[in-house]
Order: sequence, then structure tokens, then C-alpha cells
Amino acid sequence: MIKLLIYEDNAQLREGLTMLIDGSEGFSVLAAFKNCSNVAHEVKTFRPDVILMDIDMPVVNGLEGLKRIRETDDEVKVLMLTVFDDHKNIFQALQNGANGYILKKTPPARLLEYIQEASTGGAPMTASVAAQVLKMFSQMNLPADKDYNLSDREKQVLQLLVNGYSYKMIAAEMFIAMDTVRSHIKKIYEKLHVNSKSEAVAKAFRDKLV
Amino acid sequence: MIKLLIYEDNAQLREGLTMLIDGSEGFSVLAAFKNCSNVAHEVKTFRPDVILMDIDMPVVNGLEGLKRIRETDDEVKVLMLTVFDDHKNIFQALQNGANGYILKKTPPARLLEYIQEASTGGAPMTASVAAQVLKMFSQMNLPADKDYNLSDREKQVLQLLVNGYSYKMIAAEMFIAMDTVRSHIKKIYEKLHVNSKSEAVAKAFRDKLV
DNA sequence: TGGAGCATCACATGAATGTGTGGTTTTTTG
DNA sequence: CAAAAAACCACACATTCATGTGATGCTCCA
Repeated sequence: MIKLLIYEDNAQLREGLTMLIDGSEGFSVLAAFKNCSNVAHEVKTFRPDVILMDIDMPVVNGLEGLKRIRETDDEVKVLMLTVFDDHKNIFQALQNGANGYILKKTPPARLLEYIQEASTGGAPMTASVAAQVLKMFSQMNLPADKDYNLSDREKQVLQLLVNGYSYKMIAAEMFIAMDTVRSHIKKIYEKLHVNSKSEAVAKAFRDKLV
Repeated sequence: MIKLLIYEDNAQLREGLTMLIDGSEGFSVLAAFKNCSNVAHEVKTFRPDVILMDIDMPVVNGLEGLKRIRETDDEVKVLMLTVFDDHKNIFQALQNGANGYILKKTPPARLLEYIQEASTGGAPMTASVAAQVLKMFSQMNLPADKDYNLSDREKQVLQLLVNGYSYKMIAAEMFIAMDTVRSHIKKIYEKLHVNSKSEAVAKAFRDKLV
């Protein structure tokens, strides 16, 4: 028996969901609320397995509600159930530990499957949402593994530079003369097409050389 | 009619998959290969809708194959089909633009659904994989929004510093004297607990201040 | 075997940078 | 309003840094 809490501001939909789910074999809706203003306490009281969470609610919205839940509870499965499927909301929700993200247009039978899936540790997502998630992944922090042909020694020097070492400290660290450090750095500047420490450091970060 | 290519080194499984899929209504397997050594050319020749891609293959594995495909083709849907469901492989695959990631233990009927889903722009994932993806999201490298109480002006200076500007250039850019730039930078160093340009730049990147 | 690349070191110079100390004016805020 | 914070400016000094020139020894490889 999967125990649920529902957060949804629209009274009609809230009733509808409760009816549907509570009337289905193996599901039990413990309670349904119209916003998250008291979510932390409610979760603690009812100890549900899964929470259906709308995003667009007055007073305290679903994303904030999710945060409040996750402050004390990493176990309960939170399923975002919303009309929005824009980047920003999806990202925020997943970032904050949502276990799934499905759209309200989901047909009832499918919804029950999704709840089931969430309760068993899955991550149900509407296809369009899943596609966006993958897209975010492929676009995100692109390694952009550029190759500047830095020699091993040059890489070491750059690494230390990035760590805030002075030439003198680098020399000490690498057991070489400061002048040698200088010539390495000169080489590095040439290869990265920069001409100052800070530019080199910035480039190292941007191109994920470090 | 969904046209497929299959890459799978195990001959038995390759045959099995081909049989299953090609024998199903609405699916057509154009060809099946035992590694990716010629994947770019094959994709260009057969122009499939969906590619089933094993990861663990000799010579050229599936991840490398995926990369090669994506170098020239962003349209074809690539479905990773593998026994591995570890972080590293999943991450790499999604990073490189896979459209789905499903395990070989997936029952045949489900597999056909997944292929269907991929072809229509979805992102089919085995539940365990989806769960890991979400976990990566919530654990991933966040703004980590530290607050160093930088004033607006200080933030501007830091930003320009990160872009490789010299004090002189910053002064010109901000219509202030170089000495003022200096005092701002001094303040910044204090607030970030650093004492050089490169450290400040590094910290700005690390803490996502820029 | 001889050039190409890498790593090492040296000396020199001017510009950039960090640090210290002093100040005025404007904006924010209790 | 008065105090605090922010923004602004100036002068001085030592250090760091970028840049140039030149040199030695090593390894790789064609």
C-alpha cells in the first residue's frame, strides 16, 4: 500500500486526484493540501511514501515546498506534477532532489504507474521532460577539451599558477630555478594566446585544463 | 516505419535483437555491426532513425562510437543498450548526446516501447538509470552561492579582472582612476581572503562568482 | 647525425602589482 | 540625523611579472 500526500491549489483537481488515487487498489491518499505553508510538519506527521507536488501554488509554491521537505527528509519520494515543463522549473526541481517530474496532462492510468515507479526508487518523467534533462546534460559544462599542446612540465606549472603560487613558490615546489619557471610560463602564454597570469588562470578554468 | 542500426559485439545477442525488432510491426533493422570502427560512414549510408548501441565492444566501443556519430549527426537517436549502469558510463553517454540509456535485461516488449519513445523525441531510460541521472543532478556542481559581501562596484572590478583586464584597462572601462581600481581590488582581496590577482581569479571561478 | 622539441638556467629592464598610509564625497542605514 | 559603508582619489615603495636575449644538455626520430 503506497501512502500519498497531495499538494495542489486547484480544488477540483485536488479532489479529482484524491478520488482517482485513493480509489485505486494499492494506493492510499493520507491527505491533500492547497499549499505548502506547513509542509515540513505535515510530512513529519503523516509519513507518506510519495508526495505529489504541484509547482504553481499560492503562498508557498512547490519548489519551495520541496526544499523544505528535503531539509529534513531525504527518503520520501517527491513527484512534481505540474503544467510547466520549462527548463528553469525542471532544473530547479531536480536540483532540489525531486524524484520525478510529470505533467498534468498525464493520463490517469499512466499516473498510477508513475507513482508506483517513484515509490520503488525509479525516476518517472514525462517524455518531454526526460528529453530536456538529457539535453541539459549534453549542454552542461562542456569539457570542450581543447588541446594546447602543453608539455607535462607546462601543465604542472599552470596547475600551480592556478593554485595561486608565485613564481618563487613554483620554483621551490618543482625544484627548479625561478628563471626556468619564467620560461615555462612564457611558453604557456604563447600556447594559450594570453599574456598575463590572470588570463592564463581564467583560460585554464574556462577550458577545463585544471 | 522506424529504421534501426544495431551495434553489438555478441553475435548471439546481435542476431536475437535483429530478429526481435525486425520481426515486429513498424520496425526495420537496416543492418547490425559488431563494432563501431566504421560507424560514421555506416550512419551516413543507412540514415537510420534510431541506433541501438552497446557500450562494451572491442576495437571501438560504444561511447567512442557515439562521439563519432555526434560529430556529424545531431538528429539520429542513439539508444545506449548495455549491461553497465555505473555512474561513469551513464554520465559519459549522456554528456555525449545519447538519447536514452537502457539495460540489456529490459524485456523485449518494453524494448520496443523504448525504441518507439526514442524515435519520437523522448528519452527512454531504465528506472535505475533515471534515478542515477536525477541523483547526479542534485549532487552536481551547484552555484554553491557563497557570499563574500562584495559590493556592486567590487563585483564589476572582479569581473573585469577575470576577463584579463589590467588595472589601467579597468580604470578606463569604469571611468575611474587607477588608484581607485587598486583600492577596490585591495578590498576584494580582503573579502576573498586572497592576495593576488590569480588567486582572486581562481576563487571567482571556483565559487562561481562569475 | 643533426635538427626539433623540451627542460633547464642566467641577466636585464620596464611595467604591473601588492601594500601602506592618507584623504574627500556620496550613499545607506540604524 | 549621525554613524557606517561604499566609492572615490593620491603618493610612495618593494616586489612580482612580462619580455627579450642567449646558452647548455637531453631525448626523440627521420
